[in-house]
Amino acid sequence: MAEKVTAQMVAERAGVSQSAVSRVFTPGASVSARTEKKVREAASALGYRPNVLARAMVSGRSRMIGLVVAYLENQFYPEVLEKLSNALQAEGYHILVFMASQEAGTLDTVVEEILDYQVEGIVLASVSLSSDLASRCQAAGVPVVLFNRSQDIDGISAVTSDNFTGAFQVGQFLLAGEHERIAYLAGWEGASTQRDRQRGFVAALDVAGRRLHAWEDGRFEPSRTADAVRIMFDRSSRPDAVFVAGDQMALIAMDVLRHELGLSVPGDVSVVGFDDVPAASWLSYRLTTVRQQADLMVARCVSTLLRAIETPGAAPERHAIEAPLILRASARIPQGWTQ
Amino acid sequence: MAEKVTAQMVAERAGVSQSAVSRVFTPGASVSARTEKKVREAASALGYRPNVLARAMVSGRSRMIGLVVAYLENQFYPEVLEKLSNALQAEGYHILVFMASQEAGTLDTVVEEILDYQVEGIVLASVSLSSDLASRCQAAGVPVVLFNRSQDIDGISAVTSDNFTGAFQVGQFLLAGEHERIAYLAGWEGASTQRDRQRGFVAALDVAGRRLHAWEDGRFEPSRTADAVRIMFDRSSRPDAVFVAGDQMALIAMDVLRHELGLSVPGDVSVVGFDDVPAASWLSYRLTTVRQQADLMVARCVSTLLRAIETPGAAPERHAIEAPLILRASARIPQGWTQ
DNA sequence: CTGAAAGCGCTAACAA
DNA sequence: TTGTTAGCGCTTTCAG
Repeated sequence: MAEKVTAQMVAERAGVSQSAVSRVFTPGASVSARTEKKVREAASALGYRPNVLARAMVSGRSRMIGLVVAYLENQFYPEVLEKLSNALQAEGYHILVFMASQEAGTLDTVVEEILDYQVEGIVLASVSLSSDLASRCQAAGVPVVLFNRSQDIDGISAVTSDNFTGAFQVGQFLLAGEHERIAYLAGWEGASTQRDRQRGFVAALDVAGRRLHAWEDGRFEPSRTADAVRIMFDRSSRPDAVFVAGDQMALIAMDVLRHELGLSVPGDVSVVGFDDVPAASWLSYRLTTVRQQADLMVARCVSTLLRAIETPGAAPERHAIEAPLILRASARIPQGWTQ
Repeated sequence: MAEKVTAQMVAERAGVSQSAVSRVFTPGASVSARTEKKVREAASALGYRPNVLARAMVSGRSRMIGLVVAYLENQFYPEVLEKLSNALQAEGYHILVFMASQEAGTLDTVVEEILDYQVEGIVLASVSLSSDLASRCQAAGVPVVLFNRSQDIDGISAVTSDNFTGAFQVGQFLLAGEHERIAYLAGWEGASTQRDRQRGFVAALDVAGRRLHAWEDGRFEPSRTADAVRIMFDRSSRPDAVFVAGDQMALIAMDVLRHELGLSVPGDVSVVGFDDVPAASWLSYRLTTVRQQADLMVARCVSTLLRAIETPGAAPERHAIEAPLILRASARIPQGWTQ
């Protein structure tokens, strides 16, 4: 195993000082063309590359962003991770991943660990934050942005879809489709996304003087979801439409409805989801759903984060990205329904 | 934004030297109970936590593992990432993620970047390595382990499923099911996994004096896969069984077969996949497939990696994890077929 | 524009 | 068991 190549070694070979080497590899520094040339030659001859960690120590810039994720089973998150990583890589940052179990206590530990690595920022995907923890991050001067979750905590930015409006549209859509018994299959109640979707959906029914015909909680968990569907449809007047708070649950619901309960979707029941995960467009499902625009969300997340890093005093930003209804074949489409 | 709490500050408050503080936070160091108590009190009063980066600089242990992934769309990888991250977290390591595009050039850049962060090891999931790059890692003293890919490069460890045997079983299974026209839908030809699966499958047919009735290449890409299926079945004597090199492709194949070509699975065609992604067990598919045992693969990957980190001179390890055939409903099950 | 010098926060000998 | 002393590899004043 060869020796580690240091700036010092490059300096000696190039016949300059070690700081000259540093300057060559520091974007806005002043170096003469001659020095630069000598240094670059020596550097590539030796295979030198700056040590990010050493640089971080003195400059305080680790070029790392901590990402906390909980549910990678939900296809939406891998997609986000991929896009986020790419966007950040383009800006010279890299992602340090931390998996959080759903238990509350874990998150605190995890965030502490993240801080130990001197990350420049933290993205919390699908998890919420205690205000206590939030202030520890602030104390450490590390900006936090919540992704797909929002919270009214001082100084915490958040990027979500416009869950309320997205769900509101679904309500209108189902109403326009002349459904008689409209149900809602909820996600985990602790999630702000779930709450906003429920509120938006109920609000739309409300406007029409209508109420939920049935409500069950699937908690975003597969087996819990299947049970919820069974319960919801095991009654004399079963729903003729269900809005499901997430695609992962909606796909399971369709499967149970069709293959276990022998119902036709959308013949007997219309199903609408939320997220638009890749599987939603598979031919077996063709799920009508509300799309979370991952690209836009990620872009906003990155810009928010970078701004916070660059401008320490910056006010927190809250963004709600438009979430359009995507018409496919799992729900009856009202006559003349546009967009 | 509060000042950063250093070991020095803790030392002053506790009335001890800074190295005493360091020792308290270093597992096997010798400290008196009295000193430890004083330090811990001061530390928690101040909210002190050791700086991983500073520690890494002097000890050479960054507690970071670089992970390179290419296809997060394949559900198998998010699963692996989650398990890998959890296993590594349990050992005090964390994952620095790097996304690699499929282009060859990118990978080199990416691995260089990883090295800049002084990671202690690298896991390459579903990408191969140029021998040139491999030696750069060796030179840097950073062990590499390939995950779900294998290569005969000096000093590079690899963990895969036993793709050959897994695929071989599929061949036997389809043969026992008395299929007449057996086809193979390949993945990207550059992948060692794909090659081993094909070899294993063909070998099983060979033993019975049989040959592939049709062969197409889906490259592990959705649209390419759908086309491949159309081509494969648009002929007078269409296959009555297909082994597909990956579940992601197999699910698409089932959809095209059923919903576009109007064929019954397994009535008209038996379909068998490889991976056993979560969606394979969904009621709409019930895909018979070969399971990649992610838990075992990850555990092996971690132990291999840690051993290489601990024992710099260690010989590379190659592991092929058993991959059992999981019987579900997408392929005709031979009379009396066991296991 | 360039070099010398002073650390960033910590661990690891080395004495005491 | 403890404190003292060197640095790890780099950026960043500060003179020149």
